[in-house]
Amino acid sequence: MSFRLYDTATREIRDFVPVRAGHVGIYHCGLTVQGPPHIGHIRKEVVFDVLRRWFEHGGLDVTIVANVTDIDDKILNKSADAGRTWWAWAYENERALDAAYEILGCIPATYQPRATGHIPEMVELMHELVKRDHAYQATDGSGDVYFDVRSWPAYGQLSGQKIDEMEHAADADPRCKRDPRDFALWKGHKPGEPESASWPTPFGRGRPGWHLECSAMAGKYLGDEFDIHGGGIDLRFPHHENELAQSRAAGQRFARFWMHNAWVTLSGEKMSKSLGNSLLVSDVVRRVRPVELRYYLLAAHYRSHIDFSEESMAADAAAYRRLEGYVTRAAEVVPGVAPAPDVPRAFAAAMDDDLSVPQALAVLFDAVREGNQFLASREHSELRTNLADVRAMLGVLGIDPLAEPWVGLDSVGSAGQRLRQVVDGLVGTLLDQRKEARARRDFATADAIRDRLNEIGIVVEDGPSGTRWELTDDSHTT
RNA sequence: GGUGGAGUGGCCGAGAGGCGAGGCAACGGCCUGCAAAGCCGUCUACACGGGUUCAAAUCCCGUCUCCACCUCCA
Repeated sequence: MSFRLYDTATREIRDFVPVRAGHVGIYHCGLTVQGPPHIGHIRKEVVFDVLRRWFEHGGLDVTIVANVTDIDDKILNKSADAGRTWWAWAYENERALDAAYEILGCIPATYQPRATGHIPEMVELMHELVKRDHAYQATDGSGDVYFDVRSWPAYGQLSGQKIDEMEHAADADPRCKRDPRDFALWKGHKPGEPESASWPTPFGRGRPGWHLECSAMAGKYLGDEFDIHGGGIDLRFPHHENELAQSRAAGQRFARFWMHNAWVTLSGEKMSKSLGNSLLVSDVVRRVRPVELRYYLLAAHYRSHIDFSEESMAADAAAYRRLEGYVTRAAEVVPGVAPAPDVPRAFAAAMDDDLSVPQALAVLFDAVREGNQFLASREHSELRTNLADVRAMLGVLGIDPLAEPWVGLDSVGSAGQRLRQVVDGLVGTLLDQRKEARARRDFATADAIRDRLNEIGIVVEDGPSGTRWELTDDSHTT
């Protein structure tokens, strides 16, 4: 079965056939770096990271371009409110975004271009659109350049809307637009705005409108036609609609598939500034481990919204610990088992079906139950095969506890490793004493040792292969 | 006004005409000196009202509730 993907533009699941055999070009809208990312922003990264891993697992060569929009109205306003320069503000938030990608185990994009670095490409695109009579310069001397939606009959094709049925924007300043729905390709420099936030062009000094940068950068790096264009569902209109219109109107074929992930909501409602601040990635990863947050964000289908709650996140964290517990214990019994080169057929079928991660997880959990049975019955040969399969599946989802970046997180660096060895020695000494106590059936002493270790954050388990210990998870439970 | 999405067991969350997803929690059992972990089992649900069908959570008609987008948004 080949990969099938839901296309927002056609509202159907279609067979995915790459433009160039063996290669996949993906563009997804990174972020307007107006503030630090919350878990809604980062869900998109996790979704596209899983998509990328699945393509790569299938042997495809993936190019991912994820832009950073580092100049826009909000950046200018927010930085001004904070008494900072817009560029320092944008860059600080860009680094916060990168930190969030990294902490959640997302493989970096192939390239992450900035809007401000692609002004000449945007000017070129504007020239093309003006030449083809799909864009015009404002006649009021403002320096604005608008896209003429009436000149493009297909306008509205992505979001399924007709121009005449759209509500007129209540706050839209018609300025010199021919139609109120015309959108700005370029915004002329206004008095009071920082001079540094404007660039010289044949149309006058100014800065990019919101949509132009993505068309310019997608075209530059992925070519005239590429495979998948993605982002959050809210971008469907106006951002992606406008991108599609301006790129096609300029003569490009543009994206074949449009892939949009659903929201993370809070009490059923979209996260807004007032609600979202408590859910910054940097805060949430103090309440659950980053890998658990990643699991929570990927466990639901990407087109279903996740209604955030501490309870559901804690439940998913517990589910992940079940997976992790099996892999950890199995790897202690049969060390050195690498992930299998292929995933079980049922898992692959689920992933191929529009990235049906929930169904893939069901396959994974079934395998883990089976693995636990092998562990109990000490069927080591079967256990090895099972562990290899489970690790392969976890790897596709980016949550294999034995793979980077999750492996050995509690003993990072040589000092950390040494410390781990020392602790292991100390705990081992106590466990030896406990073993002796148990041998002479002095359970009071044995239990006292176990209780003491528990108090300092170490859980002791007696299993068929002897006694093992690990750190408890209480540092982040709510 | 236009466009799109949702309502599933205590909770989360798949599925989309028949063969009971999965997870979390709870309860019972097994294992264990006791635990922990694990295994086995139990709890059998699809907003409401009609209809089609041998068979409907799934299809059709109607109703209710909720959410999102309509040029600021992942």
